[in-house]
Amino acid sequence: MARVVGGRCEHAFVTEGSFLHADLDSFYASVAQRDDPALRGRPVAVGGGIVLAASYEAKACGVRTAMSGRVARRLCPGLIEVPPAFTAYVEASRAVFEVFRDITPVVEGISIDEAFLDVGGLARLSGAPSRIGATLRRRVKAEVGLPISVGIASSKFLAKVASAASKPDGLLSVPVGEELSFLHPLPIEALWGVGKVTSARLHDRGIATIGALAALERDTLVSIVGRAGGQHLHALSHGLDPRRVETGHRRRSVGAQRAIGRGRHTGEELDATLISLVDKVTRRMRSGDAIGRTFVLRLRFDDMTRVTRSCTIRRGTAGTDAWLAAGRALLGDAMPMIVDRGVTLIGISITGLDGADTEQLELPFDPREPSRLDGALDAVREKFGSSAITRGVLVGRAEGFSAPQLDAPLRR
DNA sequence: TCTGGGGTCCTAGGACCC
DNA sequence: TCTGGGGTCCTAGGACCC
Repeated sequence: MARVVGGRCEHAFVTEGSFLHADLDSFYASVAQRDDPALRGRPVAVGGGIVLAASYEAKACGVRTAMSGRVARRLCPGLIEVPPAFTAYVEASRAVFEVFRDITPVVEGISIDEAFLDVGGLARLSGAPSRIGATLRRRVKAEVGLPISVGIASSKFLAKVASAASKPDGLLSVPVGEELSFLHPLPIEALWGVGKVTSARLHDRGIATIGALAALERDTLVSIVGRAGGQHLHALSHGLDPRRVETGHRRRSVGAQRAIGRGRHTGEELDATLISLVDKVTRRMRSGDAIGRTFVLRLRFDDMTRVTRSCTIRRGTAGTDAWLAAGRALLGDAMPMIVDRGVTLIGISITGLDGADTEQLELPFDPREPSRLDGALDAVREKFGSSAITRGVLVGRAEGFSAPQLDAPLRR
């Protein structure tokens, strides 16, 4: 099933990109088929009320992710529905990432089922990128029992497009120099960042392919989709994507939500839901050694409209009580809306995440007496090591002093 | 048909400070 | 008394992704 653009990648004179994008095929459904032979070759949908993942047999009848179960059953009469098994997914993902990291340490996980690998510099050790990709696919199949698609190109974005184009269970390498002839015939929806709204806006102007989009002036594109989006799409459509494969990402927010159905909900029910959400999220923060500064309450109403309400505190925390108090205050303020419009979903997220150690030490110094900073700095070094010095600024700011006052002495 | 749960990033306006 | 311009932070909403 492996395919190579132009069929020439095995030739030494064709240069390959060093970015590899690996993406497990229909991940949840594949795990279900792996673990239950009776499901193999049959249309399978994983999910409860809605489809979380569909096997290729189910996709063939039009079943798609996020579709309601009722619609899926109508489209695919022989559909077998199985409940999700998250423990098995986490375990399978861990095993697959182990294979990735055995191939190269430069792995950037994007989600539970996909990652970027930088395989540049491995030529002498492991061969050309497409050969490394073939090895990766073979190993994931043999060691974890799952099909995985691989795209190889000279940038992250193109590697991702290539892996999508190779599905199912394929490998596609876009040779250096052939990027635009590969990219330009594709529909604009293949661009990262073109969803429903942007797609409709562009189609309104007769733009359907990436080539047509690339022919637009950048300013024209900016006027259609906004500044950041326009610049981003303009660059991608010309094959420009300078991002590197980054290891060691830090999460920016952590959240949880719960759909609570239509109909009346008492204040006690809403409060109980809030408590369990706050408990779940703050637990995860503490186990990840993180603290946060901003609480966001999300509500969805009977008519599917949504609002968010947020508040920010001065000192980060992962404490259940503090965040529960914040959540209750926001929920209280929103009660008139809830009564009026009927709430169907409550979600929370805590953002502004930082490492927990930033809240651990209070420095008893007065910026009007800079000489006393030395003792404070020694205390910081002793507790966290010298690399923590710049974070002392945050503590100073939390105490109400402006950052520049503390910035200079702390950097000395 | 009736819509889950977990995230990221961008925009715009207002408050506040210098 | 009336006024400019720049920067940061916070809030709210929205698009998008898996």
